[in-house]
Amino acid sequence: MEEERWFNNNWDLGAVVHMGCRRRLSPPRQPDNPFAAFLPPPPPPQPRKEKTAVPAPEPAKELPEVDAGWRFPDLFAGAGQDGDELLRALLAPHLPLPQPPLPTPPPPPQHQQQPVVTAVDVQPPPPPHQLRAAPAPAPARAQPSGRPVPGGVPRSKRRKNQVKKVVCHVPADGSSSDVWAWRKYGQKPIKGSPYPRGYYRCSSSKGCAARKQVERSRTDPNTFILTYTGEHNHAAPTHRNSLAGTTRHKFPSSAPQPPPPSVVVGDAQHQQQRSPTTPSSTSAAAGLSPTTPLRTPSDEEEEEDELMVEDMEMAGEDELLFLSADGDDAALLDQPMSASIFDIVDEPFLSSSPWVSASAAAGEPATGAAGAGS
DNA sequence: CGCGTTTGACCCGCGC
DNA sequence: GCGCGGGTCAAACGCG
Repeated sequence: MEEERWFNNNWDLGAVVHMGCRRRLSPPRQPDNPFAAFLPPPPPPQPRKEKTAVPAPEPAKELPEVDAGWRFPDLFAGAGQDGDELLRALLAPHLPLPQPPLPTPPPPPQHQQQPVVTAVDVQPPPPPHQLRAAPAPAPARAQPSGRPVPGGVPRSKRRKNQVKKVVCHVPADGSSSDVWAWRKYGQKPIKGSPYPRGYYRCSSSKGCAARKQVERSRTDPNTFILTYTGEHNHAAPTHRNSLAGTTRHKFPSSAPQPPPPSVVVGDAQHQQQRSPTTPSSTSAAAGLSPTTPLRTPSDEEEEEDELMVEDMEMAGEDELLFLSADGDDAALLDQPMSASIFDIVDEPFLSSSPWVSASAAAGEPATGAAGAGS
């Protein structure tokens, strides 16, 4: 029941939306914790495996502190793969990178805490430039129906497989938030997953093709899987668009404690991670669909993937995995990225981020970030 | 008044 | 070629 409610409410994906793939080790802002809302009271039945994708939001150029801390791209800096570019593009169109290599200390204790980011690109070999500069000019791609698509690429031509995606697993603690403003444009129940998936679009700029998908991990209800696709064709917003409309803030927050954030890197389609996170209402809603499917064979497969990821994480602490379009061979980058980066970002971000405080903090799932509507 | 959320329907891609 | 599932659009509604 409650779950249904969440579901209806958007299951707090909004909160997640705000979050980027960042992991927050710092003390959770309980009061303000956006995830608090997510953290649903009733934990989902059983975690299933899911795939998460979380791209990293990028820092706004103007956002000094907050964004400055946030540097997804760095994570990939070492990677130099398609995913890298993608991430960059997605995350920070204008990132002031290059940034100094973060000295990533070895936080070995829990792999779970580290957000996993997976850059999945499914594109043959698109010129890197493309990724980056998302042609803002073509803000909208013509869709089949003649509607412009933000991505610039007509849906018809768009191959699902060939879309670059960045997948991140984020704890529901709400530690992660990004500078971008997202508007929810749709939500759909996903087969095999008890949780619905929310679709968000960057509302910072009208032509922005950046999109985000927020989904609760089947395996870890406490974890949200963020999938970023498209690139921002504009600088990070200094302020979130507006709180107007936001509404839906209502989550009893029982936010548990900040679970260790974990990020999974991998294919957007196969990624899964498990980390204890508490999804806020968003997740709750999302997650619990009335009909919670039992584990199906496919789920099992997914799980396997997850496990693999986990292994990687554990073994390599924080490693960024870039999957090739085929996804078969993922290049494992040894990058300490995750931990440090996320940490860095998190703290400042949360503290300073106006958006966070405004929406997320409020426990608003939907506010700018979450909602991406149509 | 503006923006974001919600919900249903439509369209397309992919697999069989 | 058909069906399933996913992704997006659009209208209506609500809130700041």
